Amino acid sequence: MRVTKQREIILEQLKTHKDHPSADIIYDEVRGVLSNISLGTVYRNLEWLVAKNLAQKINIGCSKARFDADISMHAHFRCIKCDAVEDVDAVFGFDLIKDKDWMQERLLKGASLEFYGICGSCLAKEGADETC
Amino acid sequence: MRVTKQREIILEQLKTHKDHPSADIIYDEVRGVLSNISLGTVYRNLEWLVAKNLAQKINIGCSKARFDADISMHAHFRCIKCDAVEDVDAVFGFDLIKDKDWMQERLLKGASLEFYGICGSCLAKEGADETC
DNA sequence: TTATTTGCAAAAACTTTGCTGATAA
DNA sequence: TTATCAGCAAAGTTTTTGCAAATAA
Repeated sequence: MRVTKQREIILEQLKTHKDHPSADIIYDEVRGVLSNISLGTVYRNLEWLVAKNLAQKINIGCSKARFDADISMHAHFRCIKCDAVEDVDAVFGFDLIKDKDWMQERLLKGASLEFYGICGSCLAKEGADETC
Repeated sequence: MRVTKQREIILEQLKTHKDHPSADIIYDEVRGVLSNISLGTVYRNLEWLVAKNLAQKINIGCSKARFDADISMHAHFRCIKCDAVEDVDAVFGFDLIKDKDWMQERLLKGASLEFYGICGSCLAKEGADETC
């Protein structure tokens, strides 16, 4: 488990976020510290962190993948207008599956629960287009 | 709500699927009937069907969007080895959210619940790489 | 020392879009 | 008749990858 400056700073930066940033956001921020880091390195390291279970990748509709340093299984909410992603206090797990025979035939590894709608600040300022 | 041959056949084709195909799969299949349909038309019409609530788009990790002519709110399972997507008999809804004040401040429109793991046929034939 | 990682740039993968001719209503 | 749609090809966006130099252990 080799530690490089890039890797350390990327994880550190991701941990400061509660808003589930995409790779390019992390790239922009990390460049403030390591001015010539490349976007490829950010992508490679985010995937590495996911593989090592130090971060999770969230595919929540829209174009870009989002990342989260909180690896617990938790639900998300995405605003279809501004694309913001926030955590949701919801309870879910494999027990939502009703067919136990079906479960027996597969190896379940995880689940993701995502709500979508319009966030408070977009409800306030009407007129913005839906981004996805 | 204008009906074109392309639109009709794309929806018809999507309805034959229980496996949540991507746009390029539908494209290949529809070309058997309309040999010079373009991929752009397939993308445009799939999005149109989603907008008209005749289909839904599923973003379930991995690279491509998947489509489903079953517009009911239902859970999915994705195999991390072969990328197959199937329906899951699970019960979920906005009632999983515990914080009612939080709900009050947003306009909830939908939810998606996705399980992932290894499907029966991939468990049988070990050795295949995980695709995502 | 050496296997792993980086930066860079090019390529890949997926999706969208501008334009002109075609078509449904 | 006319607003909408199709086909085509080009471009856009996001992510991955090959390679030579750099680096952690």
